[in-house]
Amino acid sequence: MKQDKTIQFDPHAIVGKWQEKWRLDKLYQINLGNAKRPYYCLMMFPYPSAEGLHIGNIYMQTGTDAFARFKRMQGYDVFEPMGLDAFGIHSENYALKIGKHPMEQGRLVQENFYRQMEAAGTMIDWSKKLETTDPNYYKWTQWLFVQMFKHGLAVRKKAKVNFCPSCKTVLADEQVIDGKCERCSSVVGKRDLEQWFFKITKYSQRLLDNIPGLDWDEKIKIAQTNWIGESKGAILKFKVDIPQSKSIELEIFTTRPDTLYGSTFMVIAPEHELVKQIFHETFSIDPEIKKEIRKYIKSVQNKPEEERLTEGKEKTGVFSGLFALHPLTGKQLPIWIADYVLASYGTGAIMAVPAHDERDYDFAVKYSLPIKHVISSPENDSHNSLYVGAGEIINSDIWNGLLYPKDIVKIISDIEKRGVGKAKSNYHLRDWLISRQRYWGPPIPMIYCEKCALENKSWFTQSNVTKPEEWEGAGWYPVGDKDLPVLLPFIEDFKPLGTGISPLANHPEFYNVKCPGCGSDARRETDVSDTFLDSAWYFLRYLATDWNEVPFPSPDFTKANLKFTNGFDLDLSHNNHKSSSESADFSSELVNRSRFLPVTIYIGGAEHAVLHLLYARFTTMALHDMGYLDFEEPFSKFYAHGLIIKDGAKMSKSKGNVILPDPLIEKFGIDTVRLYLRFLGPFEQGGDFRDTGIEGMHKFIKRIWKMFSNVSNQGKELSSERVKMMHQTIKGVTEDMEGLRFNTAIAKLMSYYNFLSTQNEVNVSEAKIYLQLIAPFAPHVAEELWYTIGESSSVHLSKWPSYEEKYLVSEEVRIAIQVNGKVREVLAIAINDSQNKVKVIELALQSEKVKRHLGGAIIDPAKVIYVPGKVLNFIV
RNA sequence: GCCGGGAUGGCGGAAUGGUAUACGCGGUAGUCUCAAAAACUACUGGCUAUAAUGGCUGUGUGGGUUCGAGUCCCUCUCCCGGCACCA
Repeated sequence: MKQDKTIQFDPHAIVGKWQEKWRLDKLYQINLGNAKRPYYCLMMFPYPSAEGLHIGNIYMQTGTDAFARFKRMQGYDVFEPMGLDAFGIHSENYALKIGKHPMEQGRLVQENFYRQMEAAGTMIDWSKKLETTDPNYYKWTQWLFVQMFKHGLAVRKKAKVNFCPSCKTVLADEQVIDGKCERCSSVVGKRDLEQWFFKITKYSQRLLDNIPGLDWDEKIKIAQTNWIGESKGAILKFKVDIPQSKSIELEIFTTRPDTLYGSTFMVIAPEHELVKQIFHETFSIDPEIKKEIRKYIKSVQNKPEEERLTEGKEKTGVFSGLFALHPLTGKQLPIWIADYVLASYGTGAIMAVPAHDERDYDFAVKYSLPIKHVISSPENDSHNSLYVGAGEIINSDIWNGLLYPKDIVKIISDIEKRGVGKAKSNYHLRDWLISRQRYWGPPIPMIYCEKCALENKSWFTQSNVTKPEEWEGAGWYPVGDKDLPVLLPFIEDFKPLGTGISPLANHPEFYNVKCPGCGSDARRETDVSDTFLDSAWYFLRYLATDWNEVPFPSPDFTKANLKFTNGFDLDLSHNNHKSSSESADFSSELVNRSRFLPVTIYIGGAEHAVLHLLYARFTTMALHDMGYLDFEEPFSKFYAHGLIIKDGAKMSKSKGNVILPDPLIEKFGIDTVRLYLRFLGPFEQGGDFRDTGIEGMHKFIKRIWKMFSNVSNQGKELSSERVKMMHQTIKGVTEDMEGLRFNTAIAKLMSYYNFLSTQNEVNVSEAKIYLQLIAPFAPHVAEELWYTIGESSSVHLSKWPSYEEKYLVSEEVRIAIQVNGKVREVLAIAINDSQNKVKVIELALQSEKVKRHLGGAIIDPAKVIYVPGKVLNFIV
């Protein structure tokens, strides 16, 4: 009997030992400018909260890390960075809650976060971490804003915006869930405010067009497609029937131009331009009607969002006193004003076709408006029914007999031919509202000059750059690149005011500046930008955290003159961080580092499908168009991981089922936690956390520990069964790792362990392979045992084992035997050679089992249908 | 309402159209022990049965395709997620 060399398994001792060694060896510090096979493995960075890291954070980080370690062992130069998304309402609200200043709070929390993240035993390169609250970071967030402004993508618009009464700030559409605030669940109201917007809608079609080419989770692609929400249809023009005045055209958008003949009235939104004209111009409208309109509009304006939601589909409206003329029949159609038509979508006006649209139908029934059928319905031909399905076009003059939806293209081209309208797509996507009337964010780097505004001057006139459409930016100047960052000052009264004005607006020392255009007294923008702007570009910054001259590496920065006259003023001759001899290489460094982009794989939560991921795509696309990036999609591959739940329910403080990582790591060690988190369910689906489950995994680690503390160093020849098992395991685990199927990879490793435990002693070659395969999950244990079996360098520097098919050819083959057209029997037999099919079949036929079941029937091997590795169909 | 994704033992979950339930948890029995824990070994879908390497049945419901279906197609039921007066 061999002597048991097992030392008591003490996870904490080996974790400390190896993490220290990795740190000293700078094992995971990657030289970005000198990578042979760049591989950018990025995980979403967290926003720090006071409780520290949630088990969900550890779940995501260690999952990403397992993949990164695997890729590293495959020979890639894997870059795995991490940082903190520390600005924003979430952090600020917490600071408010505990009565601390966000700046102070941030510093306290940050330390704890990094400590916890480092305890997870990842190969994160901590020398390149970043925080969005760092002025060296938000300097570039502000630079990005300036670029957006200069390229006409950042505009100021007066708009009805979502306003959260509790957070006291405006919210983007994406941050309103069921009419409630994403963060605090208060009912969101509407306010009319002038705000900064990014014109993401300008990119709607491109954001949509690129989706099929992305190697992303299908469900995320669908969610983005739906969010952008393209509706194909047509813009149609109706003349407003006003005899005594010049003709006014009413443009409407419809997805159903085929039902044009079925239109019996028009509806415009209460905010529609025409409504204002009713009062301003000398339309001969009955004063009584005007009074009614005024009353209606007032009631709509005062209607809180809550009421609108609870009212559901109950529609209200009022007759405008005006008529439109049907473009094809010339018939008079009454124009109604109703708030079920949204001003923000399409043209804010519709043609109502009550016979074939549910909303129009409800409205027509309520106000006794006529209903005219123009699509034949299969069952119900009753005159007043609603039919939205496919069918033949009727009562429509020359369109009769055409089919909906098949012939809609023909109809649109006919409409265009007659000059009545044209094909047009509309999008659900709205512009990105950037302004926040809060304190805890990067100040928007803009200056407003009243004097210039009156003279209609702006940065655009000063720089002689073409102004953006719709908005000329009168009075606005961006802060010069050399004056960035605009520092967020430390102020005591940082609490939101709730008046639609930022806390910074109480600080003249902050907002009083001179106009960059005319030099007179001007005012700084006092709003800060949305947190999502911070995270829309952070993946670029990880590659340049040591640079002050450029925000991120890009070959385009090496051009002495940037394509845009308004581009960033880059001085390539000088560099703060490097000695002069090195700075000559700065240009090539820019090129080399940029080879990590776009991000090779991005891993994060599916909940960011339409927020962060869309903003990051838009930002990248915009930077590409500005000439700063040579790619337009930020993430080549995106992998959405699942959520970890507890006892079948989402973890929440109110349910008291929150799992914190620290006690678990304390009790079992990080390797057990890492293994268990990978094992409890598929990474893409998440899973249910069980206390007994993690105990089981701990037992497993202890067994491995024991087994590999006692390996044989004698290079005894392995039996073919053992070689086969080894290669099968390598193959299976490699394939699983490639697809991020960690749970099944671990199951295979456990199964392989069970096999090895039936052998007398484990050979060193088996042990090596085993430790390499398990290293991505349990790096410290693998490292220690690797050392124990006599290997000197790190297991993570070794190459991921490869398998050879020749050891796997012996396999089980199932055969189905057909005798006289009937299936006689289905059998399983083991064969040794699948290369030669006749040999396989002969072997099969010689098998006692087959002979018995065939009952004397003669089978011609040539007639056997052979499917490699699968099934043999015998036909007699 | 619309768009996604699901439903497999007592539980978490495996299964390129080919022996359903891998792997883990839990359970039962045993070894060790004065005893317990730990560790190890065997068994563990259900019903039935033992002469056997037995029979029947079994992946939410009901059909279909196929020699063969958890897997593909259609019907329904339920659960989870997202969007929602978007013309």
